[in-house]
Parts: sequence; structure tokens; C-alpha cells
Amino acid sequence: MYNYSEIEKKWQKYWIDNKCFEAKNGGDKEKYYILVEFPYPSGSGLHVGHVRSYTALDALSRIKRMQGFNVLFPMGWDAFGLPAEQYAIKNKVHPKIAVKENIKVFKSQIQSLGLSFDWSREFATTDEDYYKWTQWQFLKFYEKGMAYKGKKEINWCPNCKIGLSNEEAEGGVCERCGHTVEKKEKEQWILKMSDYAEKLLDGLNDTDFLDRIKTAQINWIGKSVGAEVDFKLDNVDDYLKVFTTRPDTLYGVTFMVISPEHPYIEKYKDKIKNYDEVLKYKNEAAHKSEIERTDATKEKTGVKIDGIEAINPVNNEKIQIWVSDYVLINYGTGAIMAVPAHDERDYTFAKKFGIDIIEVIKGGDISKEAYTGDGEMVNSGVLTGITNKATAIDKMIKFLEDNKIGKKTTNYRLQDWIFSRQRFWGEPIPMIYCDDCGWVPVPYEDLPVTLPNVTSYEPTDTGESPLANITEWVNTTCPKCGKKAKRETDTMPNWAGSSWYYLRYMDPKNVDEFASLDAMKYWGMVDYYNGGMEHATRHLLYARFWHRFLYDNGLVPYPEPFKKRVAHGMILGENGEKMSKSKGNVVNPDDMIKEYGADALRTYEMFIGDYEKDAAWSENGLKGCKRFLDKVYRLKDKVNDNTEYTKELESLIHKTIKKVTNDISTMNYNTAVSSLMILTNAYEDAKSISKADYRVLLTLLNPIAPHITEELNEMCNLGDKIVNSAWPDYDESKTVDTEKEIGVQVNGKVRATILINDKMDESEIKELALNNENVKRHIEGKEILKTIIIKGKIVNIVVK
RNA sequence: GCCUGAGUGGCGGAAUAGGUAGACGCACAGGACUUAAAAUCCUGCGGGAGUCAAAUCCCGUGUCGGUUCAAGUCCGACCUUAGGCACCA
Repeated sequence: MYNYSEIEKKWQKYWIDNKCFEAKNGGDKEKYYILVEFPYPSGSGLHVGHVRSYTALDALSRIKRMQGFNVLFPMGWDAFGLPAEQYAIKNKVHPKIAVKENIKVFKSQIQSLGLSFDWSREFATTDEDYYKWTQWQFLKFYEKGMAYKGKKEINWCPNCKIGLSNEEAEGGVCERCGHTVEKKEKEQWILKMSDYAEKLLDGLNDTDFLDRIKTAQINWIGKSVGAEVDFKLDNVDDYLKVFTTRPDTLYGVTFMVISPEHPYIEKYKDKIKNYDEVLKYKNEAAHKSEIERTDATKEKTGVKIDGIEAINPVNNEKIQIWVSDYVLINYGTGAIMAVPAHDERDYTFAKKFGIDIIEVIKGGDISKEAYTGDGEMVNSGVLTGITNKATAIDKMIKFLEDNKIGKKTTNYRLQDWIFSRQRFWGEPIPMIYCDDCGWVPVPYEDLPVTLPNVTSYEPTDTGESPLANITEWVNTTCPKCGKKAKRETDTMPNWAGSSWYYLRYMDPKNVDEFASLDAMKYWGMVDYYNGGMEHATRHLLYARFWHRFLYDNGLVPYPEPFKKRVAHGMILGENGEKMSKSKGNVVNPDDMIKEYGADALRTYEMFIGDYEKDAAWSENGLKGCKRFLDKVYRLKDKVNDNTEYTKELESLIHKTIKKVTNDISTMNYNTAVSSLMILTNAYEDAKSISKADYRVLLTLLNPIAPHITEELNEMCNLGDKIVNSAWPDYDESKTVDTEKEIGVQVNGKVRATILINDKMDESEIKELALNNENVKRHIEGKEILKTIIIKGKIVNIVVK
């Protein structure tokens, strides 16, 4: 039909030469910051999934610019990480070089789509003048006591030889290679993220995230309110502290359980008569994988501790203490009070080991199962007779606090962030260890701590970072005392660089600061942030935490980084399965651009379905969109010289402007395209169309298919470049039909349609309806009970 | 188990605030143009009854109930499915 690749190249060049999409900091226009997650530039190149989200936000950016906003729509590269490192090891090149090549490919692919990114602000997280500031911010965490080095049991992948965060080891398998994760104790840098649990929860109120994203975050933070209770140990001057959300069931406690890692096992070694047995159990638990350990369906195991007992503070009963791996050391206090009558897990445990079960809430049958519902309190001292859980809990907490045996407490599932990785290709953690001074931060003026230029950095078997082998890099002097010292060889996780990149875009060339306060004040929160659902918890929480910390220390002007967060669905293979090389269902965007053009690919990906949902690829669908653009192209031959909207098309034009404007801002891209198809079909049916008719169609289609529309606009001399023009307005009054067909129902079933106009009153409409032949047939001989007329919508005649 | 969503033709999916279910596209079928194919154009396209053809009628938005003049849309229970959390006390 037409030479799209030539047209596309022409306009892409025009946009770059004329700096059409470069945002300026400041000015009279209102700012609007649109962000798509920057990609990891993998060797396999751009995925059609990238095309979907980039095009969607590109369309939004283009509209916003035409509507007069100062739009920031930047792009960069999240380029640290394991794949680049592994590729580099295999091919004996420095990852810096491999990354550079990948970025080149990615960039040219992205540019061939005609996306309106502001390339003047481009950077990669691996650029020294970027990660200098990542390190600088880490030092701030350290300075404020928010980063510490601690011995932590980490998730260790023996295959990748790398420590993994809990998030990367979900389900007990390595996220990268699928190998079973083991536990390994290691000194790790840790950020005190758990201190921010409440703030991260609160901050959600300042955001406009999709509900499911908010929910995912709330679940992840896992707040639960309850009480801490001290159980005195019998014959020992010490307490065992537990956390419970059900202090109302304290009278039903028949045993306690501590986690295998609980410090009391060592502390009371001498008192525990069956210490050997307990230790054996502890060791078994340590060797279990995360999967085995956390499988709720498996049978409960445990060992009764012989030699120490506790005393229930509310009734002074002696209580046996068990050790079992169903109690986790990293939640609450690592110890629980067990109420088998009213907790399912405690119930199973008690049944298996023949421990007493005491009912304190009526309503269930404790011979069959634990009753977790509400009911009347029995056998419960001061609580007896209360029938409401909340009241009982409040009363018990007051009792505990009055008697100084416990207090109201909140617990969070959210853990501290293990920030060390034993890898080469990451930001070096800017710390130095001196035998005399301990850990000393690298002085701010010495940043960045750069990675050494070496070609060999195989991972070590000991679990140390490959950097540990590069002695000339490791050995340094202590910034404090000047003696010989060693650099930290751990590097930062991938999530570090992506936790603040949106700030750097605001002021990417700044050499004095990570971004100036002025720039950050000007651009404010990211107005519209798009990314995958897989980042709804981890990346988004890390970035919010990082940002909030900066805010609390006066380094950024607003507490929350992102206003609105949306997520796109995946593009699946033609067979409905996730695209993968092994399944052979991968679609390469380059091939599609070559065969159908970037505009057709963009249009199709917007039309493919609900933006938030997964959608299966269909090359036929893409062909359909190509046909649509061809149709738009052919319209050029029927443009007349009129400069006003054609009368017969006017109403539809106004309706379409309204629909496309709304749909793109609410992510309903599929219906936006559909309404443009309807308008195009109407133009086709018309004898001829005016310049104004054509121009408005091209303008409306431009955000989605920017090249061909700009070309046709020029070819037909319709006016200024669309990119420099204003988004069309619509006249609300012209979107309302003067004449309309509405349905006439008899007893709720449509029996006819009548043509009404906006001048008719109810009686005229009623008369028209009753005189319809088919309606007459259905009401003949029956009594009309009532007639409902909803203006412009429907008539319903109720008969008996 | 708990927390979110989602179930509509052969397929992707439309249906403001309850008001003509199936927009738009794909696939398919028939026709036009052509020596032929491609491209393009026209017609049909949820299921069933009915008819030469129609008109018209019945059924139909996961299932079962309910509210309403009217339910894809609201309410209750359930089923299926995707995602999140999960021995979190």
C-alpha cells in the first residue's frame, strides 16, 4: 500500500532533529511525569510485551503534550545484574562491554517504534556517575543507622553461588535457575526496612495505585495487631515472651512452642535434660529446605523440652514448653502460646502429642476441630461471660498492661532488606574494614567506588564475592586511621539502582547532587507509573522505602514517589502460553515492524484487549490493524477542499473525540482504537470528506500511530505538524443525538424499536410506542398496569 | 485456608449511573472484480423454531436463588479461573 518503513524513518528523524520530545525543567506549562519501568537490556532483545506498555504510555505522553502539558517521559537502563555477569563470564568479556552492546540493540529497537522518549535524559544504572549516587545514598542509610552488618541466615543458591533475598527465593527455589535454595549463615549488609512498615502502609493513602496493587502491598507488609505476653519460667528468674493476636484465649493456653532457632535452647542448655534430643531436632530443622519447612499441610513435628516450664500469668498454671519448626524465628518473638481449642495449628499439634485442649470460647466442637469463631467466653476468669471477641481482647490487654505482664503490640511480616550480594556485576558497597576501626564508610568525596577492570571474576565456592579474589582492588587504607584495610567485596542487589532512577531523570546531568531540590520540586511525584504486576510488591516497596528514607532526611521534597501505578497484562504466545524460546512461540517485534510497520504493530497491541489483562498474540489480529491503517491511508483520495466538519459526520466526530480522549487517559486503548475504526468506516461510506474531517481523524489516531498520520497530514496539506498541534476539543452538545432509536418492551421483553427525537414529550413517545403494530399484538386484550418511559433509553409497558 | 480480580458467540473482546446484549476486529461462508491469484468491495455470521424469503416467537452473559417494570450490570450462596499472602501465632 505505502512504504511504511520509509515514512517511519523520516518522522523518527524529524522528531529527533527537532527535539520534539525533550522536556525542559520549569516553564509556564503544567508538568506531567509519565514513567515506564526501565528495562533490563537482556541479550534477547525487546519483547512484544515491552511494545505494549511503552506504546500505551507513549500514547498518553503524546496526548498530554498536545493538551499543553510539559511532559517528562524518560527512558534508561537497569543494567546491573546476573544475566550480564554470566554472559560475560562465559564469553570472557567485561560485562560493561556486553551491556553496552545490548543497550545499543534495545535502543534501536525502541526507536524504531517511534516512541516519544526524551533521550537527552538517558542513563544506565551501571554508569559510574549514576551509581556514584546510589553509593552516596547507601552511605546516608549507614550514616543514619539504617544500614548494619549482621549475621543472617541467607537463602543460598549452590548453583548460582549467590545469596538471595527472600523475594528472590520464593517457594524455596532460586528465582533465576530453579535450583533448591539452601540456608547459609553469612555476614550481610542489611537495611532496616521493617522500621518503615507503618510508614509504607500509611503512605499508600497518598497514592492512587490500582486496588490490586495496593492490596498486594498491604498483604506483603502483613500488619497484625495483638499483644506481647510474658510467661514467667518456673524456678528460673526469666520470662518467655510471646506475641499473640488472640490474648482473649489466654486461659486456654495448654503449652508453649519455641522455634528451633530460639536463643533459649542455648541459654538454658544446662537445664534442659533432653538437650541432645532438642539439638538433634534443631539440626534437622536447619537442613530442611524452605519448602519443607513452610509446608502447612505436612505433619507437625516437635520435641518437648524436659527441664523448663512456664507459668501462665493469668491463672498461674504450669505449662509445658515444646520446640517445633512450625514456629518461625523471624516473626513475632519466635515463641508462641498455644491454644489448641481455638487455633488450627495448635490443635493439630496437641492432638498428635496428646496435649490437653481447654475450651474457652463456646460455639464449636473441640473434639473435632479447633473453633476459631466468636462466642461466649467460658473458663476464662475475668473474661467469662463476654460474648464479643473485640471486647474480650481489649479487656485482656488492659489486664495485661495493668499487671505489667504484657502490652499491646503490632507485628509486621515485612522483614529487613538483605542488601548484600556476593557478585561482581553490581554497585560495590562503599565500606572499608579496618582491624582497628571496624567498618568505616568510604568518604563521600571518594565516590564512586568503581568496579575493577578485570576479565576474570568467577564466583567463589566459599560464597564470597568474586571481588574478594582481586587483591589489588580489595587492599586499601583505612580512611580513618590510614592503616592497611580491606574493601567490602559484596555488591548491591539489582533493586538498588531501580529504587531512585525516577529521581535522576529529573536532573540527569547533575554532578553535584543526585538531583537538585529545585528539579525534584518541579517534577514532584511521578504522575503515572506503569510496570509489570511482578513488581507490584518488591520493586515498588523497595523504591517507596528508599524514597521515604530520603524524604525523612530532607533529601527529597515529597514522601511518596509515585502517584498512580498501573500494570499491563502479559502478551502470551499464539497458543496462549507464556512466550519462551523453548516453546517456540516467541514473536520478535523487529519482524513485525518489518512486515507490517511500527504503526500497525502499535495499533494492534493497543487493540489486543483489556490493557490490564494477559492477551494471546494473533498475527491475524495484527493484519486486521494493518488493513485499518490502509483504509485510513486510502481516505486521502476522497478529501475535498472544505475546511469545516461535514454536517453528516459532525456528531460522530465529536463523539469520537470525546471517547478517544477519555479512553486513552483511562487505559481503555482497545475501545479507543475501536471508535477510530468506526469513524474511519463512516468516512469510507461518505461521498467525500473535508480537510477538517480528515485532519481530526489523523490527530486522534496520532498518539497510537504517529508516523502515518503525520505523513498523511503533510501529504494532504491539512495544517501544522500534528506533533506541534493542539489536541482537538469536542462540543458536548454535539455529542447528543437529536434522533434516536429506542426499544419498546412489553413486560420487560423488547417487542419493537421506535424512532424518537429530543423534542418529543412523554405522551408523544407513549403514543408512538402503543401504536406500533407488534406492540399492539402483545398488549391486545390485556390491561395496561403502567408504562415506564426513560427518556432517550427505553419504554416498558407492563400488562396483565 | 485468607485477600483481590475475572467468567459474555468459533476467537480477541464491547456494553456511562440497572434500560434494545454481542460494538469493533479476527476467523469462517457466499458473492463481485480478475485469465488467475493477491488486494479490495458487498452480504451473512449466538443457539433453536418458523418461512420460498420474511415477519415473528422461544432460549441465551459460569450455576442456583433473590431484588426490580427492567439484571451481563445490584444482593446471597456456590462452581471455575488468574494473581497476591500463607504453619505469620
